[in-house]
Amino acid sequence: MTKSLKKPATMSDVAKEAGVSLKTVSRVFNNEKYVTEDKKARILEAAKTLNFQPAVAARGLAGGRSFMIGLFVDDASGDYVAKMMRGLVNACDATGTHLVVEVIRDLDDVSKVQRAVASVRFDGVILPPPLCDAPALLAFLRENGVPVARIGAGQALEDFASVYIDEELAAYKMTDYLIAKGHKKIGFIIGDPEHACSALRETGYRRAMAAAGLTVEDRFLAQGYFNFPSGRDAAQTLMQGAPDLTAVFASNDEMAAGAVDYLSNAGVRVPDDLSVVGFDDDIAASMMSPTLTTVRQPIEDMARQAHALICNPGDYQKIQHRFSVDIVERQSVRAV
Amino acid sequence: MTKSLKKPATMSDVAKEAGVSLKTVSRVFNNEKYVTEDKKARILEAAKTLNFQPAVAARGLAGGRSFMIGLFVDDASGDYVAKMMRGLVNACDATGTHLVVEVIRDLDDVSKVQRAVASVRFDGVILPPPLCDAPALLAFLRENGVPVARIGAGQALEDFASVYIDEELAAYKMTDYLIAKGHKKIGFIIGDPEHACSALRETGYRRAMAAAGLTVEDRFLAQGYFNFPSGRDAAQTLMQGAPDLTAVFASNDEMAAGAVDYLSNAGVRVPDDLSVVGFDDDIAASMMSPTLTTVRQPIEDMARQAHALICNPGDYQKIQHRFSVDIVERQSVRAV
DNA sequence: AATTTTTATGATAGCGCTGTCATGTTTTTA
DNA sequence: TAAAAACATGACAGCGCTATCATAAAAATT
Repeated sequence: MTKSLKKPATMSDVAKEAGVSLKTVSRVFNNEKYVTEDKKARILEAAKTLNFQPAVAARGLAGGRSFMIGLFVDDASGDYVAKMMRGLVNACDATGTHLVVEVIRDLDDVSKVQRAVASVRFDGVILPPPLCDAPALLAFLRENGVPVARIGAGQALEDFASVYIDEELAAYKMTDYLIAKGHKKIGFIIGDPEHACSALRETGYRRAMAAAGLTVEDRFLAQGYFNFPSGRDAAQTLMQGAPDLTAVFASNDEMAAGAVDYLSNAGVRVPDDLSVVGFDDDIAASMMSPTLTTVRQPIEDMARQAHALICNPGDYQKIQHRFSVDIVERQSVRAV
Repeated sequence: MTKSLKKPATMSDVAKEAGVSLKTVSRVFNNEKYVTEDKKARILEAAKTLNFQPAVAARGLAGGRSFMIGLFVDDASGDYVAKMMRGLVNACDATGTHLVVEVIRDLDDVSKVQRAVASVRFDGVILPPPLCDAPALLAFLRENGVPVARIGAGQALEDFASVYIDEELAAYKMTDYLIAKGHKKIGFIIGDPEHACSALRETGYRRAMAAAGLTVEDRFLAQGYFNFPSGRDAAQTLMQGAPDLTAVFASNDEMAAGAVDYLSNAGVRVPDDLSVVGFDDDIAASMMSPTLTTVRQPIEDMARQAHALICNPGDYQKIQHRFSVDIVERQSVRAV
């Protein structure tokens, strides 16, 4: 009793069944023109009865495309990646492509990328932060002519497709929101320096403060690394050096959650004693207590768009897509 | 200035470079025997200078394997999937295979699975809950001879490889842990009925209660769906019907987080007034306040093992791997 | 020393498709 | 009405590998 693979139907099987040539079947599955409607219908029906589906391996060999989209991440965890993946899988579904996940931990070592690219021959690769800003990686992909779509990159690059938000403006707006609520002494938790957006968000904060005539003292700032523990530590630093703050802007939600955690344990009530806001609208933002006021970027949509940019490479002018963001008001801010 | 794909080297290029036949190069890359060491060395060196990497598409067409492992999930979010993915990507890396993520939302509709399987020809697919217990899906994969590894399945099936934990025993132990802490009236939040483990965990809870001579009244139980809001709702139900509980066992961490959220807002202190425990050791468990005592299963290891089961199909006796769990003690339980 | 077995290598035929070209047939335009 | 253009189809080569077979040398066995 061997567990034998029931061998799938091939295009010639379909061709035979429909009484046409192999090539005509191929035409149908590639949406080429010059196939009459009745033949097309017969072929589609034959394909259905035979449960036929073209084999990507064969298509990849013969044609140019692999039907594989690479998603390169430095870490597969986190809500950001999860949301992106939802958008991507969705888009892949709609286009008959497939999502291949590769983890690239070392941003300077292209050898893994080289291996993956050479063996899979991706139709394109998606690069979220921080990979989208890794020079070595980008250089390699450029040299090898691999179509790239960057998501959430910190710096614009003319020759790569990119979907992004105006990080600086978003941070500016959030800071402004706090100012509008009457806050004057606003702290800021800086993000991971490895992520290009960290500096942009900080700049947005600083600019908003300056525009409102508010001073940013050094003690208003604390360094974090986009994760929970670093948010906790940063909050402690802030509370020690600047107990007079009335609000803290953590540049992502995980750090905000860490900060709130520290504050609760330290007896500082949020938002009564101190307002806290974040960035990203991470799932944690709506699960914490109080729920977190934050900046939402449409990651799923951005991911879908990134996929589209790879699959239909457009004009050089049209490969940069800016998305707009919203401030999601929840419970962590109090007007003063 | 055309962005021309620098065409990757082929096996014949390597063969020429190393002065051997194509087939000998192939042998080296497939770890076949009968290649002398010096030739092997020359070939490997040639491959390195040419940056050669065999194309999976060609290998897939010619040989039997696609070098693609399918990860079928019903939803790509959540910490469970993220952890699994880490283990899988890791294992793929080590074996030269690639992880393809497919989202299957409808557990009864195999059409999407059929399309994916027919077009990619996965070397095997990994099925986490709840897909690992979906009869239609399993039947289809069985018929088509697709190697399967189930992760965290609720019911044993002899003809499918499986990695799992003893859900019932784990829940039993956790309940027993609470009993050992002096709790007698222990509530339970049931998980999503679509997941087979939900019933098992409930049984474990009931058995432990019975074994300790404790009664489980109906009002001790509330239905949840493995997510945050349902945990919140369930806690409310519990507090209304059974305010005399001293502990609540939520059958996963997200629900536990929801429960704690509700409780805090309702003025019930955790763990002072009520102890709460969860299941899974989700990332939320260490980010909430208080941190959550929970059950940890080694998902990453399980995923790696699942991958191994697919890549080296063993004896029929050896395809079931049980993993053991630990109780992670944190801050959400008080002895009474 | 003669035979078998093991080791080492390569030639050749596809795997299941798509690209290119050849060959008609119809429609449009001059 | 003839020439050109658009439409429709199929034959055939070949993408970059692996499987199968053939071949020959070296090692192990009679």
